[in-house]
Amino acid sequence: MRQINSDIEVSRTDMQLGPMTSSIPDRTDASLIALRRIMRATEIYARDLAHQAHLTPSQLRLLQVVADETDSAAKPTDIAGQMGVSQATVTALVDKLTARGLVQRRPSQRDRRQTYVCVTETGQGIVDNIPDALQQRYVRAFTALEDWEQAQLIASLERVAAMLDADAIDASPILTSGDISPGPRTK
Amino acid sequence: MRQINSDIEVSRTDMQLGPMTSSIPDRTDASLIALRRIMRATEIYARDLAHQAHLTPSQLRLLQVVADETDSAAKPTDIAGQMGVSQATVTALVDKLTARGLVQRRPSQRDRRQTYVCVTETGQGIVDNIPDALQQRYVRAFTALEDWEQAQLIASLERVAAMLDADAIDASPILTSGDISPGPRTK
DNA sequence: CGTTTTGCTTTGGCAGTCGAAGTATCAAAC
DNA sequence: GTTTGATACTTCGACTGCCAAAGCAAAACG
Repeated sequence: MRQINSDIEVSRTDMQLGPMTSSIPDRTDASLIALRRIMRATEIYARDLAHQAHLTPSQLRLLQVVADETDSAAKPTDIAGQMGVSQATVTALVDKLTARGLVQRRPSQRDRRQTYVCVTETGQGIVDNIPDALQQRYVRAFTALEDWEQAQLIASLERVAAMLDADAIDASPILTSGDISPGPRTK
Repeated sequence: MRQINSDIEVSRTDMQLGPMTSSIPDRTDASLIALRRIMRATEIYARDLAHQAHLTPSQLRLLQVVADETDSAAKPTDIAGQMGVSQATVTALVDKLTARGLVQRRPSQRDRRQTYVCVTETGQGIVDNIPDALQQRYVRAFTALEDWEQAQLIASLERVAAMLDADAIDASPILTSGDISPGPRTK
């Protein structure tokens, strides 16, 4: 056994966030653990998948985001919003995908400041053939569920999603009041 | 700017389902959409959170993974496994965290090839003060649910998690409750 | 012993990411 | 019509993330 001399105790006292939480019940814990497993499994799987398409995860994601739009075209700003990254990042990604002929820039007529990123046929071909990261493993299991289970699952997932989204819009969670200083910065 | 539109990829319909779109029922689709929303919201939020601590997402994650171990210490190999990255990457991350005094390398006595990565007091302080990415926003909503809803939610989530990590992915990373009590840990 | 295996670090290289500065365009006020 | 200020995007520079492969010890095996 490893007995590193670490007397640091992870004292698991209660969480005190806000007025309402005195302790996190096991149930919350359980659901969070499940959520994490979901995200972790998916994340790792997504990496593999992108790799199989000879793309990076971000590139594939951008491709999917754009392909998902009604005309397989989207403005960089929107893409950035959807992906949760900056415009600069989108530019870089689009550059790379363009170099591979998977997407294409097309200037807007209405507003010439704008550019549309469009998926090319080649790009669309990839998107069509790469199963969605979640899908491959998920669909199989999901379809095997009883009818009522499926319905319940959806309801629950949407509920969770709503919980998270709602806060995301508000986005000024507790911690914003101050930074947490990590000690000496060695940049 | 952190605008998370509620219309998140709801417009999606047929794409990315590959050649056999028709075989996938709407329900599967609906649940996948919800799952994506969950992951997206969480991912983005986690970035912000790490940023507030002047850390990168990966660095924070490593810190949390290690702090979560029984002795707040872990071997690089295990960390890599938990995080789904290579050993080399772990080395790099540990280097950076070490430079900031948040973790510490400590050679093992029994096997001198091994090194333990230990969270320092400073590091522990950060972990304690960073509410878990999910937790903060999630707990609030979750605790407000009816009893039966909570139970159902857990069942569903665990079911999904089970669907996804068919691989023996270790499941209980981070999540031991956040603990906003700051008190300096005395060794 | 020597050989292989194991655990970690180093190296080299590419991709992702952002902030800040730059460019072009539109839009509204003058 | 010109000025002024926003908007949409790109460029630039600097960092981090990540990995494969090579390197280095120490341990385990024979």
